[in-house]
Amino acid sequence: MVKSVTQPLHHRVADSLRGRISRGQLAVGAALPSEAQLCEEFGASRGTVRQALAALRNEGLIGGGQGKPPVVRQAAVAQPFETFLSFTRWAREMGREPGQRTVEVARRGASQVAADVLGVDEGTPVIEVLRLRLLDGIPTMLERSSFIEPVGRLLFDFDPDGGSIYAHLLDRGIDLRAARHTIDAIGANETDAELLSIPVGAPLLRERRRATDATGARVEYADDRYRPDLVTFTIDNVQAGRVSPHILKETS
Amino acid sequence: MVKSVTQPLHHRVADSLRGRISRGQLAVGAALPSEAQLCEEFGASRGTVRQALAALRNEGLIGGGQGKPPVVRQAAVAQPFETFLSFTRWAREMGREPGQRTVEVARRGASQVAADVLGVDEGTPVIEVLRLRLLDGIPTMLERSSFIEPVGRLLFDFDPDGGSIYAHLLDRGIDLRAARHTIDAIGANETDAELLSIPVGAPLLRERRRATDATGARVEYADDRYRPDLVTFTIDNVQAGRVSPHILKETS
DNA sequence: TCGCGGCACTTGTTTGGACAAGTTTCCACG
DNA sequence: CGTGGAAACTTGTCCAAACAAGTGCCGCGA
Repeated sequence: MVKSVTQPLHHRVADSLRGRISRGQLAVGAALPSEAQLCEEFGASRGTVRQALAALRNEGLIGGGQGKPPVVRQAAVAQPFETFLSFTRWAREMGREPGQRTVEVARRGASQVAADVLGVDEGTPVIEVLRLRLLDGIPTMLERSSFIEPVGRLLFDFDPDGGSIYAHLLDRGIDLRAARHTIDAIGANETDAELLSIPVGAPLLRERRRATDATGARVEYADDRYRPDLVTFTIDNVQAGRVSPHILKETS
Repeated sequence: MVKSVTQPLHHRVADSLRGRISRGQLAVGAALPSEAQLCEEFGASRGTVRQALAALRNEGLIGGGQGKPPVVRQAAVAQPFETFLSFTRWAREMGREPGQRTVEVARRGASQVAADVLGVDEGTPVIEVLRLRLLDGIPTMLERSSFIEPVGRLLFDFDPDGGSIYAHLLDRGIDLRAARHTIDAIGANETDAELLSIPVGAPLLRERRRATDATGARVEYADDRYRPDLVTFTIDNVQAGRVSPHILKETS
């Protein structure tokens, strides 16, 4: 058996199947090839193929029971991670046209809150980005981000209206791995009101985010404020099921 | 090999380990026994033991990498379902003392919104409950629930200040199985303001809930309004991780 | 004393085989 | 023509073995 030195075989099998599903070659509800067929196709043993299928199963991509070939589950939902991190990608997935206006990119000393969340001393230089995000041209969300300096410096050659900051950072080797989002409500201040075209004091849905990279180092602190008449968060959960709650960000 | 007819061996191995973790016999951060030890203990082959460990891994209970024995991860948290359904139970888990004042229990025709969500005609009788929920005596949340009639009638013999409605309903054979929560922000109206001791128009964190029973029938529609300075929602997620996002309702 | 190499141990990957249990298909029988 | 049941096929469970790759520790040498 010739073995590729790059990636484990079960990874490649899983990736291949994921690709077929996302490209639509395997329609929703369609049955996957049987384990025996996959063994032959990839030249793998059954254990390896089953390992790949197990991965797809607990990503929720496929379902099915004993005796029946596994079927592609509907709602081949993208990982909610990107949904929560990238406004641009989220909007596209919703079928909306994302837009943005970068109000400010600045290098300045961290505020007390940002310093606390990022784990640096108050006044340590950070890069702050203030962006107004639009859906189909309508001001929808105001994003205040603070990046630690070594990451934020990569943003000075970022096209301010060029789309996703996260895609830009990923190209430069920064991959955000984990995030914690805290959701509450807050009244619009004067800046919020002006940019989002709402009255001062109007209730806004706020999502504060702390993102960390692969090593666990804290990279970004953000304060996003949504117009609650345009965006809501939805959580589905089922009792007793080990099925995890499903989170969605939705437009009304 | 004598085989038990009851449950697959890898299930029993996983259950045993889950038990040790939840009972604290395996402390957070502690290393699990090596695969070889588990094989001997359960008289299982390594493949079977690995199957059990894989299950724990994608439940997020254990972590660790190649070469190192797996370690117990923190946050072996209870199912978030009850947390999201029962204010009483949630408060107790947070170490706070839940309280409540039932403002009104009424049988009246469904409002348009409630009728829509519950899937009945507008004006169909429903039971509405308006309750003010307290944490350590402080007004924290205002809950407006509408139950369909056959369920809601069980509430007329419910002790208005006796704790959890859900526990009461469960005793009488109604078990809520699934719920969808929609989160946004809204300004306080006069009723909200008076009961929650805040100014009219102050931003509130709103969670609207549609709960269904085991058959999928819609049972409750609720509109809960939290003081955002007292309660927030938190979502943890990790990229690429098959680990599902983790949702928490927190007090500040 | 400090550092580095190697060894023991651990998990990761993969194969091959065997039997159990559930589903589908289709033929033969009534 | 319909139905029951066997056969073929599928996934679930389990074992045994081997090698690869990463981690940690111990001891040897400088």
